[in-house]
Amino acid sequence: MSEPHILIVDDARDIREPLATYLKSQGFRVSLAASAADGRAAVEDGAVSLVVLDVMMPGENGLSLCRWLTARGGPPTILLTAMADEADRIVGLELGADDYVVKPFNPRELLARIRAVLRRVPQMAATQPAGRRRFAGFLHDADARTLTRGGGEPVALTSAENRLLCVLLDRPGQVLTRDQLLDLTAGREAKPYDRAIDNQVSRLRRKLGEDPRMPAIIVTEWGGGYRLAAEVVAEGDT
Amino acid sequence: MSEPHILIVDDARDIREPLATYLKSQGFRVSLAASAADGRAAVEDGAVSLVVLDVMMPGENGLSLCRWLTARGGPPTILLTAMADEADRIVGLELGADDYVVKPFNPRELLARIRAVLRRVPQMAATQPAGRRRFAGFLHDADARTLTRGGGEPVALTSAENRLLCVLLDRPGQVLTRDQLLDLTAGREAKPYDRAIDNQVSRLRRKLGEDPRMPAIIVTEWGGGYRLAAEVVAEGDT
DNA sequence: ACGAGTTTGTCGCAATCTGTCGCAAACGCC
DNA sequence: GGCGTTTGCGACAGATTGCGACAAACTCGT
Repeated sequence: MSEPHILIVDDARDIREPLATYLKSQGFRVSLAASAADGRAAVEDGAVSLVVLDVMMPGENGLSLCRWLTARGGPPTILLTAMADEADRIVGLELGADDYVVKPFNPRELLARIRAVLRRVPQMAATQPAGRRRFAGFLHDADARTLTRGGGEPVALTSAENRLLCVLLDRPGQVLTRDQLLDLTAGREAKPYDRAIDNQVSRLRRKLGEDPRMPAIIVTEWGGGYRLAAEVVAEGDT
Repeated sequence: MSEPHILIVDDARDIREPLATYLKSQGFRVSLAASAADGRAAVEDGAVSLVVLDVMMPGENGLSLCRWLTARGGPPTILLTAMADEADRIVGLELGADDYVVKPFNPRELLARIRAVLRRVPQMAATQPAGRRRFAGFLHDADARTLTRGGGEPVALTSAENRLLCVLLDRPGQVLTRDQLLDLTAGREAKPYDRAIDNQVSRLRRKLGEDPRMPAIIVTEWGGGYRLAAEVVAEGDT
């Protein structure tokens, strides 16, 4: 379908550009950003599979962007740095980085590490953020916020329902905790006894026409969270 | 939820044992193996979350075990080696290793890398083998968590029942002790007088419509554990 | 700005899930 | 058969979830 999309965030053009050329030659799609802020924007635009991130940059620190990515459950991160200090490596990894490569680096090693990380990441984690997708006999249009049964009449979704469904469709089969869902759909932390997600799930299930006895599309993992149990395929224009 | 289970495969006791002690002190469950063959056996027993694997060992090579793990979709691997050669690192990573640490290593860095890898492989073991399988006249859908008798109406399984059934279906004919089942389904150790598994089996048997006098699908091995006595065939999509 | 209609979060109770306990039944051994 | 051990499973309790009802927040037309 599509090659993985790598975002390189580094203020030094003489690192950024040769690396981009090399990765493109290896079949990746590559985007560039010269600052943490640009990198953040690029990630929010969507469809980034992995971020290669320089730690030392003027302005916002690379580590802080890394932490932000981790907290959001965003794409995986490989940190890049001139510092060989072991303590820095450990801090980086503990912050949520998936790997840590020291400059100067052999591009082939970085490539191998990129592949190793991507191999382990549920590939759907960073696909298209929107569009039309088909699942379990439904067609979901994220832009129009509608849900159409195989046959006919479209059902309107509220914006919260639409966000929840998008998040689930982005990660089919993956169990998401209430905390993650809250963060991803509303961008907020859970209060004590927060049942907002349970309700959204309940409402969405109803619109999906689920059997309350036996939900087959949005499945509850007891003590864990929720999971989408359906195959999802992106839909082109019709 | 449950501590991850690390398997250390290294022929050198003076590496293996201090490392095991350290990882245990950090809250992991740890198993040891002194050869690739032992390591393979330990993985097949199940419930290993991650393998730390020495490359240089007498007898079977660590790389060959690594390749076997990858091919099998087994747990992630971190290679450990005395060789600092970049080419070796790249080969290791391309073989399917998730990370590569050079001896002598700082245990804290290895720990951070273990955590980094585990972070990206959440409940892979629990959710991985999903799909539909047919056995003893039933069709089990691990994703939707349903059980359908040859003819008709599907029965809903709970999370725990589904996990137990998946574990049994993964190993038809093999006797699994309560300890193994607990580990594989709940990722925890048995307490004294722990009868949780007996109960799950009992509940699952009821949903399978077993004759209490003489269970024919999930068989009790007296003094041993339980065993699935049925042929299992994977089911394609229909 | 105001008010009607929608959407979304909070509360509370009923239902469900899962581990623990206890006792009777089943088993292996002498 | 007697006896200690192991297993089956009903009953129970604590935790978790489903969801109806209500209220707060928001949307929009006027």
